[in-house]
Amino acid sequence: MSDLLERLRDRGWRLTAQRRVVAEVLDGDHVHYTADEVHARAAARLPEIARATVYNTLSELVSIGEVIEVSTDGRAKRYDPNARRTHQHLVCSGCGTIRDVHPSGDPLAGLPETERFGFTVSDATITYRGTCPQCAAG
Amino acid sequence: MSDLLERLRDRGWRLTAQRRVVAEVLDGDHVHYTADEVHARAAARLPEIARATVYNTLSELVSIGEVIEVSTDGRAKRYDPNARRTHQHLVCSGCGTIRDVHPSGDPLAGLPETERFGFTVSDATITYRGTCPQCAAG
DNA sequence: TCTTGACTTAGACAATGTCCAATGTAGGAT
DNA sequence: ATCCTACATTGGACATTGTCTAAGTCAAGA
Repeated sequence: MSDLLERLRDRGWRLTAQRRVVAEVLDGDHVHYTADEVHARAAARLPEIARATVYNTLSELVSIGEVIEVSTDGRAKRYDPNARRTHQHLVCSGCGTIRDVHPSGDPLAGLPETERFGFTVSDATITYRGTCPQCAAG
Repeated sequence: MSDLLERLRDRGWRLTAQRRVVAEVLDGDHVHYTADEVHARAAARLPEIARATVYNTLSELVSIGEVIEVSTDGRAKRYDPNARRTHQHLVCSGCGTIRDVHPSGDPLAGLPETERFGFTVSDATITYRGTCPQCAAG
């Protein structure tokens, strides 16, 4: 059993076949699937799995912090299982490819006190955009 | 006539009543309306304006760089007319309020060469999240 | 093995956005 | 001032993404 499934069980989750396949689809560090893509891949192993179950499971994984929701394009949200090390995203404007990146320094440091308007700022999400080598070549 | 309408005319835009009211709704620095909110406000002045026209006009304003599309919550996109000075956004996790903020330094500087994977990186969008004074007090 | 509350399902519904054919009109041409 | 016509608008169908619910199913503890 993967670490993820084990952590889920530790949290008191019932380990159903549906949750297993969703977790298996997300297992790996470099996927950024939409809910529909997760559903398609899950359905390849468990054909009767419902869309709602995939949405439910993804939401639960997000709420317990095992998966991060990423919306880089204002379209479908993507689900990033690499939640254990904080990171940001680099997106190709051409093909939409998403890479995890690790900027140096604390992103919050760039926001001066005078620009905080009394907010308690706890987090910064950065999306870098550019052109990937393949799109630059093509 | 506002500067914005003048710039649009310079670009060869036909200045229809619909485009005028959309531009007027967006005129001002601190609005971050959704397309539906823009439509509602435009319809207050020009009741027969169609949703599609608002979407069209907003898309055109975005494509010529007069307005920036912001999606901070994975739900409806918001339209930010303050496109002339680059800025980032600070969002309250409680009430969703959005403020324009101006971080110090070049956001791209935080991404080391080794984290660029051969991309030509041209832009960084930062969303700071926190709690606004009102939500902290309540 | 039984029971039970949590999970899953199918499909209706909601929110947001896009597309198209028919109609209207801004602004240049006359 | 009027006419033309290419461009803009309209209304509504459709698409995409996500949420909700009632009824059935099942994992796991007793």
